[in-house]
Amino acid sequence: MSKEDVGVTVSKNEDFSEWYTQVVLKAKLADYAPVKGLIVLRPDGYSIWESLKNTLDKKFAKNGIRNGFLPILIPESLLGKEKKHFAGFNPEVFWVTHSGTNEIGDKLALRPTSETLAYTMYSKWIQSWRDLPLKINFWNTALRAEIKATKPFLRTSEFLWQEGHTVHTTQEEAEREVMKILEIYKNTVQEELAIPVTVGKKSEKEKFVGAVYTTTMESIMPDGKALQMGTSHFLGQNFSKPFEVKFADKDNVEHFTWQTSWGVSWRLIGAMIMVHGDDNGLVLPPNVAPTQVVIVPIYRNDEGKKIVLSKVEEIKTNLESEEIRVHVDDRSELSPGYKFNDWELKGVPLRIEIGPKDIEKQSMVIAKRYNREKSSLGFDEIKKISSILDEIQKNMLKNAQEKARENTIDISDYAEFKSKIEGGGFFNAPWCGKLECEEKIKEETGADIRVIPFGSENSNLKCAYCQEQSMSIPIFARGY
RNA sequence: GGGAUUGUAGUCUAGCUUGGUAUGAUACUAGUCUGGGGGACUAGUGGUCGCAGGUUCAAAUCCUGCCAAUCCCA
Repeated sequence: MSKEDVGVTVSKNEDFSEWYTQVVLKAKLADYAPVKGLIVLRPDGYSIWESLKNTLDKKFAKNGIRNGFLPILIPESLLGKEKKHFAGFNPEVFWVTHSGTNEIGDKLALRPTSETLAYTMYSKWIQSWRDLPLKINFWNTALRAEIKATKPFLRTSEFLWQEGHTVHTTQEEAEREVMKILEIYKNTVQEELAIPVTVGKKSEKEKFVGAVYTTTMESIMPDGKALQMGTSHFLGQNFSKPFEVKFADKDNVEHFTWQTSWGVSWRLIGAMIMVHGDDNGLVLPPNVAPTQVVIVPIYRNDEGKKIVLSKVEEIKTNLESEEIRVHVDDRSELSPGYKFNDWELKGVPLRIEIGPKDIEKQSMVIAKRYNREKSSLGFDEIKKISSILDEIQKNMLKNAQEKARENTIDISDYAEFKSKIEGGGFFNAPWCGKLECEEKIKEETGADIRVIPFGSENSNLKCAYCQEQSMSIPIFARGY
């Protein structure tokens, strides 16, 4: 392997797909498992997931949601209870057909999602209005067979996610819950991962199979494709009826409940890699970085080493006392230059270099990963590191927002739409609301309706396809 | 769903056409010198050539099937 091969060998602009795969593997976030479509999450990758999990758990708890755990196997008879839902998932379900050598009569699905199982349980647990609302979240994995074109984090046959399932006495309360969750998702993604999202509804065609409607948050990736970042569904009574999730109200009349379900997956990690990474590798937002600050000590001899290392230890202790995640790279066999490149590949937000020159000047060199700027910081200014990290976090979001704006195009003319779609991007195109136009556009441009943003209702324009009166201005894009 | 390409040490790779027991680099281990943007030298370790069959005196190489990966187009 040549020196260049240690790092990422292709440019993000020239070969985006290859670049992405190399970053995932070389930054050691994940590796391929021996089975098609499955990956192994390595500690740095899992740490990012844990960070998201912690943030979401706190917000869920504040909203009265508690965690539970569901088994992975669902009998076919249960999965088939809501017919549209089953038809939607069936092509990608893995089945367990045998226990040892015995064939299983009612074969078992490896959960593609847990609505059917959760609601079977819910119907047992809920009898009275006093049992509601019931709000449980499950951290688990889901399995959906991907026949082709798998990609770490973005499309894998098994993925880590959380699925929340709530039950309410009224439609209004359930719909409020749907929106509350979407808001939590949006804030988490923007504040933690520094990725801007657009929220709104999915079209009838693109909604979750079995839902009354689906709300979603979508982001634009640097290659111009859209990525679904998370969804929150209003299920109405579509599941409560077949699964008999009922309650007796205060007047002792039995009603079907109103339900929601919602989820985000490790796909968010994929989005973060794509949005922030560069030709030198991964770039992590400080909030989710397993290591926020790495210190590289530099010395020429044993005496210098002693002086430098004692200063480094002092700084490390100092930073740790402020809850900053810091690592000292004291590997003696590697040169400083190698370490710089290594930590940049891994995306550590801030690097501190301390050598004999710095000791003399009573200052250290700090290098920001996201813009690769180097500057000097006095030893007495160590308290500033925390605010520097905050500033990095904010600037990363700002930069991403700018790029997203540049890639968003208002469309009034269909010819313009067709000519620009090859370059990718989010296309704000007025739409009459008819499935026919949606399908035609998909057929002719490859773009589908990613999201109908809240507040985009508009009847003063003409449908980009059929020229009839518009209903809304959805975002059309080619998706992942 | 359609197409193209690939699999040899932790990693990258030569060898394959024309069958004869695997090349080089890097990484790893030990040591010496080094150290502010991917260091140098010396000596070592590391391989069921993706898996399973077949052909053959002999298979990384030829044949068949399978598994896995990458990219492009629906």
